[in-house]
Amino acid sequence: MINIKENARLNILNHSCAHLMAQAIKHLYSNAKFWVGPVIEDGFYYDIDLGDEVIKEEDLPKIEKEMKKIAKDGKKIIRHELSKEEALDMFKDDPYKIDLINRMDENDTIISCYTQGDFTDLCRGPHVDTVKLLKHFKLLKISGAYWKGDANNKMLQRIYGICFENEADLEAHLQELEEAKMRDHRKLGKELELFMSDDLVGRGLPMFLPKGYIVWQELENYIKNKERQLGYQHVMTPCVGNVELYKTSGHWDHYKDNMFPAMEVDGEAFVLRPMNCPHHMMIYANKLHSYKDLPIRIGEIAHDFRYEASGAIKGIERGRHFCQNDAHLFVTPEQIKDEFKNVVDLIFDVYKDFNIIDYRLVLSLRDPDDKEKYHPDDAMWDKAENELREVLNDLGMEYTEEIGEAAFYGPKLDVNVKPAVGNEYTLSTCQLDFCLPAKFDLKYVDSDGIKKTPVVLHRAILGSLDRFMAYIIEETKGNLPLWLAPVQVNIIPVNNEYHLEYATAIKTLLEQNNIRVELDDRDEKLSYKMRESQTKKIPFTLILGDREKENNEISYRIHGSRDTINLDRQAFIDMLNNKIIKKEF
RNA sequence: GCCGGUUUAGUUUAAUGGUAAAACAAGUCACUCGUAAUGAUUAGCUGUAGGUUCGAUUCCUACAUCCGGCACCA
Repeated sequence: MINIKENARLNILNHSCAHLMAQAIKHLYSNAKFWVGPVIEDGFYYDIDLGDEVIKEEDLPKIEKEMKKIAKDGKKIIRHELSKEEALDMFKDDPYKIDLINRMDENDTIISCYTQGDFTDLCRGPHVDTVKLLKHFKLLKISGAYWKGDANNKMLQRIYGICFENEADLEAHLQELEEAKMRDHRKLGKELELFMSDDLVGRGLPMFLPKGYIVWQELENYIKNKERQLGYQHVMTPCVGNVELYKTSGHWDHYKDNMFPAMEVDGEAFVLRPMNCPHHMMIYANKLHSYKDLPIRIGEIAHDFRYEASGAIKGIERGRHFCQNDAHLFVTPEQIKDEFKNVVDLIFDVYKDFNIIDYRLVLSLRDPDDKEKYHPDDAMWDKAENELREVLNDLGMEYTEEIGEAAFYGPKLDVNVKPAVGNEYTLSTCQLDFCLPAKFDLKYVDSDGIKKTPVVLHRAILGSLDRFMAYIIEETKGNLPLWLAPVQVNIIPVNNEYHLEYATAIKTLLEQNNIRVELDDRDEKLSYKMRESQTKKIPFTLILGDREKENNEISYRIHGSRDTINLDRQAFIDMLNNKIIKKEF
């Protein structure tokens, strides 16, 4: 998908279109006051204060019509420059613009405006020369948006739109949006019977159906095997913990609002856990460790519960219950760099298996001007941040640094991806923690015999299995690779009377080879079963009739293909196993 | 949580201020079939609670759900 913001021509076009939209809205809603109207990756928006009036989705065509009218009239877009005083005078009735002018840099003595016909807006520009060039646009959606992005502020109305140089590009873009909706994991999850949810169970509490749980289990086995090979030890800990545990960890103070409320039992308070760190800290503390034991890697596929804001819940991408592919790595300060590198290596080893290539690495660092916000060990921060950088640089990875985005307890690396619909989210993460081990008074005995505090790395490779599954469903459009497919082979006997026996024999043979197979022996036409096999996105469909029975072979069709292939049974099984082992997509 | 929209059968969708329709799915019957939908037939629905009305699935209110954003994601 094209990035409007990074395409110079489209950027200007869309920015001008935002002004055109504002002008049209001013014509139709005379009370409208405008905040900002920037260009974004997929178009533009404008934040508007309409007082008591409300623009609804059904009003968008009306606004588009007015925009077309203004564009057709073809007024020039003229830039003029004002002093700050002149600008303040010009916009004296508009508190939003006054706010913007006052926020400008001290050195910005000249303020520019753009005028098109009866409409003038404060703007740096640049813009196209005339509104006549704005022809191929569409207003896409409308929503509320807090003024200055702060939930304590008033909510403005935001209208999103997009503009292209020609109609074909616009149509293509709208088509892409439609296609993205088709691969939304919520839609595919329902169609392919992977998961469900129900009001009676509760909001944000999806349930995995038999087919979805097969995928889930494959993911679990996959990552546990990887981790085992890398020296991880897996544990199992309860989903509930005493509130005191979270007071010790500090989560009670920092994270309480995102937790389900505590429940009282026998005079003590318990919570559903939102994360597993405290439990794993206790496991480390269960015995005294030598420096020779470190790094100690404690992993768990752990059920967690977070009281997510209702508006944040989205299928299995973000629910109030989820399963983390969590691990805590206990290391000496000297081991931070190597262990961080191990985690990064693991992330990209896994991504290779899942064919994940479209991601963004974000290294979150502390804000050096705001040091009180963070764990106080200055030297530790500097050293660790540099080491994380070095690892990424040594690996030749592209990443962006976000200053001030680190957690108070340490810097972190996030790997972010984009879903079919909605905002970017974090898939994998590795976070350093200088605080938690001390809170639990964790120690190891160093070579000099002195007890020292380890550093912890929190890391999640698949993130949450639920979210990872959502991502894979969308990326594959529901055509899961063979090793993940809930049903790998569907067998259709040509005739139930004559071929069922042979079909059953083949089914048994495949099952003996650990292939997930279904036999469709319903009284339906072959073409009917064939169609269903395709709509269910089953990777391999076998057709077994006289020919196959006589030659002791099988005929199969690969999902999405119209060709039938004949093969010896064993050759077919070998081929499947080979694909499964190689995790072929 | 906030702004706006949404809610009709298992699913996808239609319709109406006079009591709800179709397709697919499900059940039954017939067809025994060679690569994307065989035919007949049966059963099943207006999110919840109020209000307006002679009468509400339709209008109104509240709540809930889901959707698009915003905010959130130590």
